[in-house]
Amino acid sequence: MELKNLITFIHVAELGSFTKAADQLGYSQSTVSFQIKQLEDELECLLFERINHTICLTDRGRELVSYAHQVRALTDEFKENLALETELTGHIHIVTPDSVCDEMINTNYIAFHKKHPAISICFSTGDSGVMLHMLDHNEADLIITLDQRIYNKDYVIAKEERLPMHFVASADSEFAGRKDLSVKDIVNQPFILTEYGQGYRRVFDKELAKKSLEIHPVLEIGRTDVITKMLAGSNMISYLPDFVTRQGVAAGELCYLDVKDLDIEVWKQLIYHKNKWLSKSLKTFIDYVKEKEFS
Amino acid sequence: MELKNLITFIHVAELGSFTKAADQLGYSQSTVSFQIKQLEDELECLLFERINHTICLTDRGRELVSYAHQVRALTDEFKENLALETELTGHIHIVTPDSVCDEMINTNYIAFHKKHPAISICFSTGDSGVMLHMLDHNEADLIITLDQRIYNKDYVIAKEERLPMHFVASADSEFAGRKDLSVKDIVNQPFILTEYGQGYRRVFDKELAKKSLEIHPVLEIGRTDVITKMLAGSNMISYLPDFVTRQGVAAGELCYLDVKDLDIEVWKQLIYHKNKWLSKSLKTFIDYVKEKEFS
DNA sequence: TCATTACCATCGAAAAAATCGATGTTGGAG
DNA sequence: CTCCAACATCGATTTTTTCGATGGTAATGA
Repeated sequence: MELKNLITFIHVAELGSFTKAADQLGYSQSTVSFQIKQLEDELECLLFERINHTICLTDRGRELVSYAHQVRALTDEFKENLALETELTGHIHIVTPDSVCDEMINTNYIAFHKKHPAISICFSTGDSGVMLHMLDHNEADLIITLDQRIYNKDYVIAKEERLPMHFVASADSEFAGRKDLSVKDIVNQPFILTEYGQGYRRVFDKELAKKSLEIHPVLEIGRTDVITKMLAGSNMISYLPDFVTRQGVAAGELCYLDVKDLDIEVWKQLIYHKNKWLSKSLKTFIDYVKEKEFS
Repeated sequence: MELKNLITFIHVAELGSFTKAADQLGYSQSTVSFQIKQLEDELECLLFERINHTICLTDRGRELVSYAHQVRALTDEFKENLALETELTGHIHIVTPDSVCDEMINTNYIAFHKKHPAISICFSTGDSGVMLHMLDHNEADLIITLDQRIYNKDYVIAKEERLPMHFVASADSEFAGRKDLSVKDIVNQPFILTEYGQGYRRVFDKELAKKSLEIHPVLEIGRTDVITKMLAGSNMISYLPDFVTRQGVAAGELCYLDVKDLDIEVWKQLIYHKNKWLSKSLKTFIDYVKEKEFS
């Protein structure tokens, strides 16, 4: 029982004529005859009585009319809903490093939620390896990496920017304000860093290795808010992207160390899989993040 | 958006696999791919995300699942109803001569209605010409004729029987009990007959014409109950089928005249058009009438 | 590391189905 | 009595559906 035949049937029933229905639908009359016959064969009952050259719905036919209308109404309704897509709904799963998650929730998510209350968002955190794996397995809709600049033909980079990285210490650190500091001068200081899995941490270690240096942090923790809190007033040092520390630095509690001989390329990238279906909700969210989160 | 594709879609969505759905449905995997693609093309949206070799419903896909289930439920429901046809419903239009209608309503219809209260029946009356015309134009489902024996390849004679016809008079008529009466002896008596259009009346007139006789009734009326009432105690004569007068004869109010030289073939026939769709209700009614009404 | 398996997409060929136009039939209208 | 309006039917054509083969990719297991 195909929809096409039901539509034809509706027209025939309304017009009371195969010929007229054929005209209206752009079929030939024989096609309409055939389609009705198909329905009759499938349902094993007569839908129209043909006596002389007028047709007349049978009882079964009348039942089918009401049923066919219901089916058509359902179809129309569904297509309309698709076309309208009036309300933005759905679920979005975004995975980011701890620090970015923090920032996003505090500064962006609340406003976004106010604007689109029907979109439910799941934030989770992971290191670059986990995030890329999730992307490959369609377990995440969207990720934000803080890592080397990633390029892969399977991914779409929705937005990217290079993150300035700084050695950060307490404002009253002995290294504060010193010019021409070298990495070697500070590498043995007590360091707090994110754990090794974190993208930029790995890049950092690799770059040091190139200089035959090695670092032994006293604390490794993903929560960069904890790191910045611990830096203030202590003799510890960290190596962090600009945006993480900006607040503390501005308040005069922290300072950037002026280390000239280490320049690491760390990129913040908003990535989704090229096969990802971008629902309107997801598009909206991506646009929002592109505009608000980055800069 | 054809039903076939929706069914396939439901299977794919449930099994989470094109291949498994293909196996279950007896299609090849490429066919399932094609069918889903057809749906996606028609709805202009992606229904499944294909990332690596797993598929995952999109939001639109999820909407379609619920819709597809509704459509399938409707279809199943309709087919089930057809199969069950649990209650006999519908309308039946039967046309008969006045006398038969009278008899049917009094003796049969009430019982039939009690047995099948959901079947609504419309009785109407007409002479043979009108009835046959209605049959040809599908304005009547069923007719009962009292006429010459009708045969026509377009009609189905559900049941027929020859009706004994009698000249009927009051029990105290001067002709009562007389043997070897001839038509000529009574043709000039005051006659009450049904109107000319009635089948057996026309046959009667024709047969008389063959004998060069002519009749001039004093009253013509289709209501045979009126005729029998008027006969009793009067000097009038009528010519009627057996069943119409039986009660009066049995009660001793009327008598049959023993006219030997007129023997008219009048048949009672239950007829429907050969193209008529016999709904279960109509079949039931025909069976009922065949069993109860005749004999 | 390397074959193997399990997926889905795609392509061309084959099979099936839908559609059309022509023709047949019938009853009614002119 | 002829023509017209209707629907059925038939054969041919076009379109659609289906299949099998092939290809790529990722996970699995040896």
